[in-house]
Amino acid sequence: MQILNERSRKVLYAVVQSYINYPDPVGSRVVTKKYSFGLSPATIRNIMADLEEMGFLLQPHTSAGRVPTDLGYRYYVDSLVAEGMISYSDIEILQELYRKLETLKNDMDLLLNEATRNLSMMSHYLGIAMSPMPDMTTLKRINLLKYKADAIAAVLLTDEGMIKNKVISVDSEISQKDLNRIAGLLNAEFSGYTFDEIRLKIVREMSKEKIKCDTLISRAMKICQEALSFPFSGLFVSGLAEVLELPDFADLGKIRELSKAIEDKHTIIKLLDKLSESDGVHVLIGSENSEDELKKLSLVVSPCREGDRPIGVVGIIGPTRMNYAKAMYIVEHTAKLITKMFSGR
Amino acid sequence: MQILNERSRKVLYAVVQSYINYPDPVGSRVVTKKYSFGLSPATIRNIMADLEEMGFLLQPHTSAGRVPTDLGYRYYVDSLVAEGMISYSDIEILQELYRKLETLKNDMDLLLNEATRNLSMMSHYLGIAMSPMPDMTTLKRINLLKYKADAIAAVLLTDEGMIKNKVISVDSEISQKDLNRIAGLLNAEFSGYTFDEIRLKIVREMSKEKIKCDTLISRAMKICQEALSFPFSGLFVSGLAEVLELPDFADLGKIRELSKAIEDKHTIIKLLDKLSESDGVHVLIGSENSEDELKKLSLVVSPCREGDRPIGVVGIIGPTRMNYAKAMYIVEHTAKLITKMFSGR
DNA sequence: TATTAGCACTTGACCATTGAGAGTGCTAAC
DNA sequence: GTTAGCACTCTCAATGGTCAAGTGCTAATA
Repeated sequence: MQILNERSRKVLYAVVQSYINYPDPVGSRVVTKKYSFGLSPATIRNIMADLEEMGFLLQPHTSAGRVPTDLGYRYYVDSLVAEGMISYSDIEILQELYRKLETLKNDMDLLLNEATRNLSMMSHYLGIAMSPMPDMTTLKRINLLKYKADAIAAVLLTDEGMIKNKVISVDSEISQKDLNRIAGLLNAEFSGYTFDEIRLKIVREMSKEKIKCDTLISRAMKICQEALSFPFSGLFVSGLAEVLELPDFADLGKIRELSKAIEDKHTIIKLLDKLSESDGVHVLIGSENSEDELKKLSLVVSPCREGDRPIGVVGIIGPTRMNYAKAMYIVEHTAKLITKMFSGR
Repeated sequence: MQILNERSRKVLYAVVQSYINYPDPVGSRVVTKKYSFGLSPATIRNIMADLEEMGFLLQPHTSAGRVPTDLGYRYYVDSLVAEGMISYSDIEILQELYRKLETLKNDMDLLLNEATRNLSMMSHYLGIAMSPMPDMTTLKRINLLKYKADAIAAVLLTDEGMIKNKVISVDSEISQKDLNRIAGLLNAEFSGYTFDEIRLKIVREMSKEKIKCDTLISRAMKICQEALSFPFSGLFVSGLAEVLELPDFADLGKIRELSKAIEDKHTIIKLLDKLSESDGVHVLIGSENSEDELKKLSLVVSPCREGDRPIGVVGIIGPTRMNYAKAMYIVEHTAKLITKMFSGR
């Protein structure tokens, strides 16, 4: 963090806070008026000119006030964290909102989906959540059920509290008894491994099996491989209508960018996946995001973990002009509540 | 359908088609130029004035051309149907796009979800799809799996090709053997009934059981009741980014309306549910929709059925200025392909 | 030396005016 | 019944002028 003297820092805060509250460039007058420094506008102007030179502020045009740059927000957010300034009194509301989630505690997907709704309602930004990716999802048990003559249903239960199912077509009918035997085999072999690990093991087994050619085992492998091939799109987003009310998304271009960002979920998934193994609340501001789609947005994100196993990621997407303190507070507590709910089941 | 003479009808078509291609009010000059009538603009003007009087056209302002009213679109669409004018040559593209869906044919939810993506890609409007509602979903089989000491997983297989699962918390541990017995009981009792019917039967059983107090049966009923209580949100929507490129959604207000319409899925679900028992392609134009959120949008929708059992609804949502012929074509064939895929499994 | 008052300057927002262009309805002629 | 001609209406884009906000700079001040 770059070193700023007390006075400069206070001015920077004032600008950021004022701009967060009201989306107009901040002039030297309002700084002196709303945030009582013992200084005249002229002095503030000098300080602001310095801050601009250092890259914390910028002027949209000569005769406008100043606006924080991404770097400015970053400084502000870092200070919030360093000084423990995040504190809100509406923890009760938050808990109230999550009380109803209790009934969903055993189904991670439903839980996360509902969480996004709460996140967006409370923050007025986009709520997002993601269940763990295949490399972080460990199989608890696989069950195979006869569905129709030429199809079986595979039901995968995971340690992270998810149920995934997949219908698999088969050429010849298999009895439920055989299915149970196959499932037993698979459980003995794969239970406790992540989906990705299992895929790898299957590939290895398969090449071995080609030689031995045991029909039951190779059949089991094929079925399991298919069972794991469902599209893994565990990303939940909600609150678009909410976000469109913000003045930050008053123009069409920004809305388009946003809707693209949330429609090809790929970018966000990649990003959240990276963070799922970390700890605590992360704040990614505008250009700090490497993906183009997100360069004009900010993310506040926190993983939910049980011990060292990630069980999901929750967060908020909003404009860079975001109420970071509030967003961080909401995300942090949402993550904590989900974690608690999940481990205290 | 109101009676128009040949000439008036042709003018109406010209206006609608021109406006669909290019979103500017259509003047008398363009009608004579692009659509070669043997008439002068003056004559066309007279005809257009008549059409306006009849409610098929309107002028945004005195010196602008004419724009179709919802009634105008309606007349146009009805004529398309009556005259079998819907024909496109890109059926191969459509089939190509759906070939990859073959692998999903056994999982209705995945299939419909993927279908919405195709629908929106092809039409450049919003693709929508809905799986059958609980009153139209018949239970094929229920399976109960032990998940954890205090939780079991219920897996419901339906005749419509859906798998639904629900984790159910229980106070005392139940062995898999008991679960199998319970599942057997439930299957014997409820297989072949719709979810709604089952709910009703349970309520009746429960009141009976209170007297007899057979623990196994009452336990089974409770479990089944919980199993059926998952949130039934079988609505899939995609293509928002696509739709925002249209000039029809150039202003913020319309975007807000649209995003509200698709975010509280309730309205659309209700509408589609009504149509799921009908047949063929339906076109709902703007104000024909009773729900406010949809009054400025048009829907082109078709149910997918196997015999007399609805297996889903697919469709397109777009502006009233929609290419109805193309939309109807796409929706019709998508519905047919899904139906075929499903029955020819 | 740090701060401040004063002032000239820049710029976007707002508003009224204007002219061009598109399209109309009406009337009279064909 | 159709059309040419014309006056009329309305939108849109461009223009220019004023206003208020906010700046940077300079000189005065504590």
